[in-house]
Amino acid sequence: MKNSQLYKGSLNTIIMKLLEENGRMYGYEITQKVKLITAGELNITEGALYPALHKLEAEGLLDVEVEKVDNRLRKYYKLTESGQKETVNRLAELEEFIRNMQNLVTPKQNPDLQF
Amino acid sequence: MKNSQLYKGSLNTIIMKLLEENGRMYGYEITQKVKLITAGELNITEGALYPALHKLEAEGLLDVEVEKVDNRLRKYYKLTESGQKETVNRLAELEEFIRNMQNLVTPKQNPDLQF
DNA sequence: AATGTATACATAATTTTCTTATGCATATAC
DNA sequence: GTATATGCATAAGAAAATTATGTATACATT
Repeated sequence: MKNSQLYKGSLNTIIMKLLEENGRMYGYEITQKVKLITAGELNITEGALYPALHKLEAEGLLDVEVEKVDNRLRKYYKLTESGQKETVNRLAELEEFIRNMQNLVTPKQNPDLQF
Repeated sequence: MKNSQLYKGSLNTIIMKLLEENGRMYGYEITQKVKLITAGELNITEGALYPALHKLEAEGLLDVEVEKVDNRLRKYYKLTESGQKETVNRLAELEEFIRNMQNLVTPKQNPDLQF
């Protein structure tokens, strides 16, 4: 993961969301998809991605299938059942997080809150 | 900082934004304000906050004024001129970050992007 | 009198997460 | 033959946080 350090801590959530959406993906594919979605803003580094994938797998949230395509190895990851449940929680947390950060940047003009 | 690990990396930006908005604040006040704004969701821990304030000060982004109020010590922090400039950049980064994360959670139905 | 909660600062040890650097290997374009 | 793209991996180090303490004042409760 690179750039503004704000992305720290969001890699796992990003991976899980993409897998939920796309069924299965391999590491390199994830980096390219993220680059595309963020218009080149976020480049996931391999040093961050692969350890993260291995950890999610070790936690039982992801399953792997190895395939050889064009004489090159690919490791396809997909969410386990447990991973799908956890993804729901992570996405809820992410939305809460985004809401909170927006409230910090653009303080509500809510008369109920005195600040 | 606590909770969903998504907040990792956002503490400096939060501090600077609050100081930009409120002129000057002391550490404990920052923790309470954040708790209020996020409806108790985000609790900044002292072990994260104080080192962060000291570092921002060391980088010349914050100035300190020590005051004794009600026989208790307070260290008021405010943005330096350099800190104000930097805050503009950090907030731009934060908004970009939020946009990107939203695009990940809620993929755009933009026909220009093929994914 | 003792205990708990709130206010207010601080640091040290450890953990988590990421960056940076490196390594291996295949395929294609220049 | 050199560079770029594809595809995986790990190791050393840095950065940022958590967790656990420590000090001190003030006020409320038991």
